[in-house]
Amino acid sequence: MPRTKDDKLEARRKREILEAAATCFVRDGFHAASMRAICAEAGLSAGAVYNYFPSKDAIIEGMAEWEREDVAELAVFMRGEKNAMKALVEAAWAMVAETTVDEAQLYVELIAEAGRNPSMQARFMSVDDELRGVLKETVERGQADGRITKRQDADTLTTLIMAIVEGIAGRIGYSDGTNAKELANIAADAVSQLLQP
Amino acid sequence: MPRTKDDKLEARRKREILEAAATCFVRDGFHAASMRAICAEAGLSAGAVYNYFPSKDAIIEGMAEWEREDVAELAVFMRGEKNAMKALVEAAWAMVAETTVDEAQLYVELIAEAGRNPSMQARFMSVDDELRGVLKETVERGQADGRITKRQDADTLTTLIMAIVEGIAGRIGYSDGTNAKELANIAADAVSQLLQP
DNA sequence: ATTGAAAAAACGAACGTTCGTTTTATATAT
DNA sequence: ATATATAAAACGAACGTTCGTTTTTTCAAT
Repeated sequence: MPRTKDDKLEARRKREILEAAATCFVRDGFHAASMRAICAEAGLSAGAVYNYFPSKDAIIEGMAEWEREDVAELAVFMRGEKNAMKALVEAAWAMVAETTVDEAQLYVELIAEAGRNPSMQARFMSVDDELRGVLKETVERGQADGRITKRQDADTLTTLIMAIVEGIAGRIGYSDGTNAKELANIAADAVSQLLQP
Repeated sequence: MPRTKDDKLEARRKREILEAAATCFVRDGFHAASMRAICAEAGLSAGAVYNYFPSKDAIIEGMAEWEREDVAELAVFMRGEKNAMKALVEAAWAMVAETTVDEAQLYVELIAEAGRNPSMQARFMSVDDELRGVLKETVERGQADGRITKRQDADTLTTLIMAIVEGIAGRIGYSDGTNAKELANIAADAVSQLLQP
């Protein structure tokens, strides 16, 4: 009788392939990384990856979904913290501090790809909007209970927070990687100061 | 008699090739853009382009030097403006407002490449340090005459300014491009507020 | 317990294409 | 006549992908 399909194995393999691909993409970039290199990194033969992903582009798109999980995690934390100001400052700190050199590199690669691939752009914007929604919701909460300034509207403040975090976290990609904590402090201080009533 | 070498023509051709390459790089990225496409965009054949640049990498590196000219221009403006606070706020505004979608896209591409190509990283860091130097010099001038806060040291404030400008300008690359001025105002306001004594 | 048909998974050679680059031929200006 | 700039063709290498084959795993029937 036939062998049954193993969903557990398939999910594990997919994750393994994505992780191998991430390693290659960080090292070589999306387009310079070859499928052979990804297969080798995943410990598979040349064509095996095509049993799990229909194309190289599909692997790249699969990668973009990782960000979404991080945003969902952040949302839980933000909603759990009563003090909106504290939540935002700590979130800004964590987003910078928890960024590794590899993640920053991969993120830059994603943004570059999003700029020219409409399908990727849609995916990226959707995650970006999700993050913006979580932050804005918290900013408005803080403005309502007086913990956060009303000098600027919630949209502007949210844009600022995201820009600062992205701007500072982005530097991790081409710094020596030892000063992530220090950069996190700078980001947190700036956010705190800009949100002060 | 031999045909004499025309330096003017050579310089013009090089610029034309770089501009054609920029168009292709924005559209496809550094590695997905082919030499054939660049040649076609420049209206030249393969052999012609190789008379001006020895390799594709040389074209990419030639591109990185464009940023340096912008920094040099900025330095002149910053040193000409007596009021350090005003100089920094206006510089932040201009750096965001003058960023086009294409430039933002190319910049992201450059950063991605710098993250993995040591030669490009050196070039990029050198330009980045130059910009940082110009800004820091102005921050210190402002701190000396009391126009700029001394809550944080000049290095921290400079990092912040750069992060805000890059973070906000970076968004132009994947926004619809209509709101550059609006984003410039946000950046300028934030810088102004953070530098206030 | 052992067997064997059958599905799943992995292999790895080979495909056509495109890559960056080099070589060869031609036109032009001196 | 000769040096040069360009065009056009050609190069080997590497690309993403396909596909026929082999290996592994499964489970009903023995």
